Amino acid sequence: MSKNLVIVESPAKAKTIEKFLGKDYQVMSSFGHIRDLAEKGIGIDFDNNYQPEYVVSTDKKKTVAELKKATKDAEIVWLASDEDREGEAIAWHLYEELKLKKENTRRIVFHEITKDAILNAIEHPRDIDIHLVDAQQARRVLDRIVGFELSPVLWRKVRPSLSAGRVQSVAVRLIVEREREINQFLADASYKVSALFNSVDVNGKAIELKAELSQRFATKAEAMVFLESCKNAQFSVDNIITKPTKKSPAPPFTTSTLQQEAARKLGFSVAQTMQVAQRLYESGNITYMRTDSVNLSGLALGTSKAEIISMAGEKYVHTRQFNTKTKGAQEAHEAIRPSYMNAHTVEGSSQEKRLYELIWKRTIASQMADAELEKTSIYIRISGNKQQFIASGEVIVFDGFLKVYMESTDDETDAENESLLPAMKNGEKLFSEEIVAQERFSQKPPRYGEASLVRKLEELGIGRPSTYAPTISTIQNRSYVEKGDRTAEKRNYNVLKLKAGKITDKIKEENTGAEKSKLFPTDIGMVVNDFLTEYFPTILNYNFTADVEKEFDLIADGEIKWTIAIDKFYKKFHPIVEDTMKNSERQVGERILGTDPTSGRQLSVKLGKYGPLAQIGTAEEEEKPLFASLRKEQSIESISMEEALELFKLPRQAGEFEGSIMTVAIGRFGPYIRHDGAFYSLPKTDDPMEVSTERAIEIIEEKRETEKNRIIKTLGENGEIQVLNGRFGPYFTCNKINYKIFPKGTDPVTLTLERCQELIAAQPDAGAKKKPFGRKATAAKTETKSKAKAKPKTKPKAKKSK
DNA sequence: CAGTGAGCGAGCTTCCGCTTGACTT
Repeated sequence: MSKNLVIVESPAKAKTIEKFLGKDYQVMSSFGHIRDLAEKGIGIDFDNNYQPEYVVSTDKKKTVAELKKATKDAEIVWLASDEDREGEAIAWHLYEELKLKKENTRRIVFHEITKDAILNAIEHPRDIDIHLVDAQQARRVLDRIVGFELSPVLWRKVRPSLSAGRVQSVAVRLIVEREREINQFLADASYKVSALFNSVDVNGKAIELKAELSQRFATKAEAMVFLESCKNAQFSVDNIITKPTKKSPAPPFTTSTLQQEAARKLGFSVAQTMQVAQRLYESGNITYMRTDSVNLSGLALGTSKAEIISMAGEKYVHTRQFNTKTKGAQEAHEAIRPSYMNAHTVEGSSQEKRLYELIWKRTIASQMADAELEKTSIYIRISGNKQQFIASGEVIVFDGFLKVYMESTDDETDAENESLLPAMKNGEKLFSEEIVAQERFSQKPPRYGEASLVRKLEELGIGRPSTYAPTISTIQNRSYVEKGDRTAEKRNYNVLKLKAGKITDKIKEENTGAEKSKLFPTDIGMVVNDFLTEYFPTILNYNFTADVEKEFDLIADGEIKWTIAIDKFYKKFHPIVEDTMKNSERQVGERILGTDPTSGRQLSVKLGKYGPLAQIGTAEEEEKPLFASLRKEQSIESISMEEALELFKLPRQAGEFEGSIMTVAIGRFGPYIRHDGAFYSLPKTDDPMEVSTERAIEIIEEKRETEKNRIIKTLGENGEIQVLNGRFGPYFTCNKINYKIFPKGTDPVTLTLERCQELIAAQPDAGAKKKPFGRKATAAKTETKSKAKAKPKTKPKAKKSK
């Protein structure tokens, strides 16, 4: 119908652009890539110079058909995908797959979605940049080769269904190495000295002043000597220095910085941030949320300025354009910013509101004036001592951008911000109220959280805005890494206090090392990592991506052919894969802890078929070895001999009941009692090592009592419908499928057979939980796949719908 | 839903980057 067909990647973008272009233009979306390497097999023809085998993805068949139809009616087709490597490839795949003709196809690009930018793009079309496309093909083929050749090595040498890849394997490596740094970390103690003084200010008014000694002491003895020397010392103001300083606002958000700030300020996971941002984008409230650029459009700069003037006044304005520092950034989009700077908030869920306000503040602040501060330091002389106490304070002279926004940091330690200091004069005498030398410890390196891992990956140039969240999900779904908490440990520290001429020496207790929602490597993660780093150090190298990116740049510049670059890589890589398959051992991560004192046999830990285990004896001995599973919190790497021996104390017998023995053990779902073929969970308050015969009987009888109350009634000729009490309230079951009872508040006793049949008819999808879809969008597929082992013949993918 | 640590073994699993969709306890 329309004379012109414009194809962009995102449907939301298509909608906006259509408004700018008017009736002669129809704008459609490709929904990202339309085709990819064949999923079956490796999809690369090695005998034919690495010829890729491209297939239209099953979920894109419909899109492609619709696009094809639309091109038939169009006089000119405008390929308007993003101006980066992937975008260029999308344009080329469209050109190929839609069988477009050169004479009526135009390639256009724009970096911001404004009318001017788009009209300008239409006036300056170009051809598809085939070198840039080739760089993308090289990237794609390399990733496929690495992923599809390494993963099978893991299946053979470690465990089936595992995976490895250029991005995910390095992400896991970062976490494994950080964990080891933490395990090997030895805290360094030193003594920090602080004092509280009495004095008078310039007006003679009594004041108190807190100050800290310029130097820390390495030992208690040195701290003691210092305090002794203070007993009879005189204190006086030696010097007062006032220095103006400045703070500048942070640049507007990219995907990675948005994920970090949303994690710190709002407690969002990276997946959650992306979901909420997607909704804001679709409702037209913010610009595109997958970007590596800190650029703002001229329009955004102008409207920000107007907004700041009306809000705070002209002197708060400082229009800035930031430069992207990120390695390998492609900058196809703007920074993440509000679509309309005058909208301080939006309609929507509370999550959407909070994330939007964060984006609004960050964007506005980036266009505001620097904050001006005044930093004052009062240096205090100690008679007979060359050390000095320093009292420092900071005053905001002009708030500037701080009026709306301050970026957070990962370590909360600098939270103690000093404020205004009293005005004093040089030479003024001070009297010490108390001087305290407190033992302080150096901090362990922090574990990565999801967002800080993303920041590290970005710093290394690994991964892209569209893959940060999925990568974090993948390494958790493969069980290489787990998100978890660590409770604080108690630690003693020494406090020496000089007060009223006397020194006291006390031990105090503090909590340390508490962590929430951090990433911990699992045993399998460590074994896989160690194996890969040993046999494939090149791929696991933190610079691998940066190195191949240089190659891709050469391809994009037309300096080398992509197939030659891939050939160079493959000729080196493939033989190592073959060699490793043939010559490496099965990887179990075995660690020998020592000798079991009771049997004298070897005590070791390793990865078994069902997870990490401890073992007494070896397979070679005549007597069979004893086995015990490690607890959830324990790891092969860090378990001690004592802890391992403790594991063999279960299962234990807790006496007899009704002629059968009761056995106490710990299973996958926690501690339980087994009796006469049935299982009874142990409440959290009971220690499995301590449970007595009487207590065990009590637990069994309690469970039987609730079982009895479980069945409310049975209906139907053969009792095929059972109304039951469940964890979430009453429900009923029919042919092993559970059904809800509604309306809410229905008394389950009143249910009739007819009513149940009505309810069954009203819930046709009640059995749908067996389908391979979970709660999380991208995580779900892989998550259910691993569980699919339990159920034979579950086909998660609907292939070949043709 | 909970014992295992291996046997003869079918056939399966997997990558990274673009984009959105419509699954419930």
